[in-house]
Amino acid sequence: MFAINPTDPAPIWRQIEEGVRRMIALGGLQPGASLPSVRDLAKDLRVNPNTVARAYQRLTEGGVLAVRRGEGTYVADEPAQPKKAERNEALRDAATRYASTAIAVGSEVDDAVDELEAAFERIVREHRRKA
Amino acid sequence: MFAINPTDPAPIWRQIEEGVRRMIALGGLQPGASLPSVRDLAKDLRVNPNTVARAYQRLTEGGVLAVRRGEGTYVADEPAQPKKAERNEALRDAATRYASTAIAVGSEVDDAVDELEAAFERIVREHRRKA
DNA sequence: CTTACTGTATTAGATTCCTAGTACACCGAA
DNA sequence: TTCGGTGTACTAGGAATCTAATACAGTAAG
Repeated sequence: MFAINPTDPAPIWRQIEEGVRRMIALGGLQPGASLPSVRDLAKDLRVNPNTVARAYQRLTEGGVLAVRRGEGTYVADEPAQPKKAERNEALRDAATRYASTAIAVGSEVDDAVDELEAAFERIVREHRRKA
Repeated sequence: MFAINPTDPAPIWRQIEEGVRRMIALGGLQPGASLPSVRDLAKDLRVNPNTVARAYQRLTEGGVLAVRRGEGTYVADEPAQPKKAERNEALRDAATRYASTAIAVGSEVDDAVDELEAAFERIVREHRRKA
C-alpha cells in the first residue's frame, strides 16, 4: 500500500491519511474499492490499530471513505477533494517548508527543483510497480 | 530574525535550528556575527528560553555556532556545512515529503514546481527586506 | 445459532515536546 | 566588588501521540 516514515515529524495517523489520499489520486484506489481492514493495515504498517482507525475515521468524516458497519471501509463513490483554496494553501505550506530546508542546507533553486521532479517520478513509478 | 510556524509538525527547536542555518546560508549571519541571547530570541519568538537553548546547543555541537561563556553566542569562524551526502539525503527526504503531499491534494508536477519557485523567491525577498 | 470478521470505544501507560520556575557559573562594565 | 548580562542545568507539570489490551455492536457465511 504505502509506508510510514519514522523520521517524518508528522503524526502517523496523518501520514496514513495522506497515503490513502495519494493512492486515490494516483488511481490505485478507485471509487467503491475496498480498503484493508483496520487490523490488517495496522499489521502491515507495523502500527497500532487505533492509529489506523483514527486515519480512517478522519477520511470518512472528510467524505473520502465510506463505512459499511460490520462489513468494511470503502472509497466513497465520489471521493471528496479539497477545495481549490484549501488545496492551494496546503501546497503553499508544503512548498514553503521544502524551500526552507533546501535553503538551510545550502541548495540552489535548481537543485531543489531537480530533486522534486525526481521525487515525483519515484513515487509514481513505485506506485505503478505495485499495480 | 525568522518566525515559528505552529502548524508545522516539526518541533520548535528544530525550526529554530533550521532558521539559523537559513540565515547563515542567505548571508544574514556572517562568520563571527553575534546571535541574540537565548532569552531575547525566546521573547521575540514567543517561546520558552529552554527551547532556544536546545537549538543553540545543537548548532554549537554541529560546529555552526561558537559559545563564549558568559558573553554570548556567535557564528563560528568557519560555519560547518552538512557533508554532500547528508545534504543530498536531507534534500531528498524533504522533496519526497513535499511531492507526497502535492500528489495527495491532487496537484501536478508543474504546479508543485511553480509553488516551489514562488516559495524560494518569497523567502529570499523577505530576507532582503529585513536586511 | 455460531463463528469470524468488520469498525468503534474505552482505559492505561510510555514517550516526546513545550512550558515554567529556579538556580548556578561565567564574563564585562560600573 | 557589585551588578547585569550570558549560557547552562535541573525539576515539575501539561499536552499530544502512540501503544496495548479489552470490549461491544454490526454483518456475513457456515
